[in-house]
Amino acid sequence: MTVEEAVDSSEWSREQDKAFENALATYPEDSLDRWEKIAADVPGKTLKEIKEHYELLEDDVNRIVSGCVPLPPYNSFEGSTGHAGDEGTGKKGSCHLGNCNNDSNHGSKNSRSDQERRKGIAWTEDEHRLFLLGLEKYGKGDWRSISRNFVVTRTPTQVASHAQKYFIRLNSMNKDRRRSSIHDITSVGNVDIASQGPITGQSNGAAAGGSSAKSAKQTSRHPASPPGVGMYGAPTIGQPIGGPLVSAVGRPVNLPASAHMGYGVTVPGAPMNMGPATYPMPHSTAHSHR
DNA sequence: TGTTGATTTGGAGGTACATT
DNA sequence: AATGTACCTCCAAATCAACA
Repeated sequence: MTVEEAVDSSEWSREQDKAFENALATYPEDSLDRWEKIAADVPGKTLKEIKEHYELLEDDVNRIVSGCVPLPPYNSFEGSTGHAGDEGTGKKGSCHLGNCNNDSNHGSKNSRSDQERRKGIAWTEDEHRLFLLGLEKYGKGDWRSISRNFVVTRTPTQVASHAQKYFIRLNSMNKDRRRSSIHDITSVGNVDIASQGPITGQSNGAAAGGSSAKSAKQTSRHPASPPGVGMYGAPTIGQPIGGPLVSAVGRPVNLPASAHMGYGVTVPGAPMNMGPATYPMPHSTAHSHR
């Protein structure tokens, strides 16, 4: 990834990176001496380095979002996967072009014999953070939107899978932690997204109860929330996005995107490549296909 | 060898389209 | 307008590969 490369080149340690993110979230864009403050929070980095790092991040996110970054040869993208199935435009018949790989295509276990099981491409920290941002904004369940607007390098299925493991990890966090893992990153800024609770009811009461899955699913699926209410966030995570989470990325994510970026950086979801328009909440797209 | 992470698969509910 | 059918999406579990 470009970001990683950049990070490597400038030798940003994990701690510095984290401090940087936290600082970005802590000091709003309009705060005085923002960069000085951020620099002060990031040990070993100068103001200039901080700014450069920010620009790199910004640029990277921009390119990802705008599709300028050649995606890795994810096999899952063959046939424009995730998005294919999801883009799910014309409902019927949208599948015969071979893109309905997603779920409805299972059925055949022979697929495995056809091609070796994919090794899988490890999630990068950047992807994970984007995932967290998306999770924060859309809440659990709307993997499609998260995939589309945040982790554009991953299909909805991959995002869901990642989320599954992520929440499992969270649940086991209290227990003896073994290895460090990318899932240990539970916040994008200074907000712990983990507080959203598990996605699967796997160990968390709410969803876990009995027919958890289905009931939980419904809550996360129906955007029946009134306008203004975080339609995904609120009911899904039981936590208003506009609340404390806001600071996660420095500002409410669903506000008209100013040049504010994820990790305090403009939310990737904000269509930077789509003009200055306000963020188009994918309400319709997210559920209209069903 | 055990743990972690990614992928695959199965099942189920909801929605949209087509037909009567 | 009501009913039926097909498709889409999600969750959860199983499986496999890589790593410490």
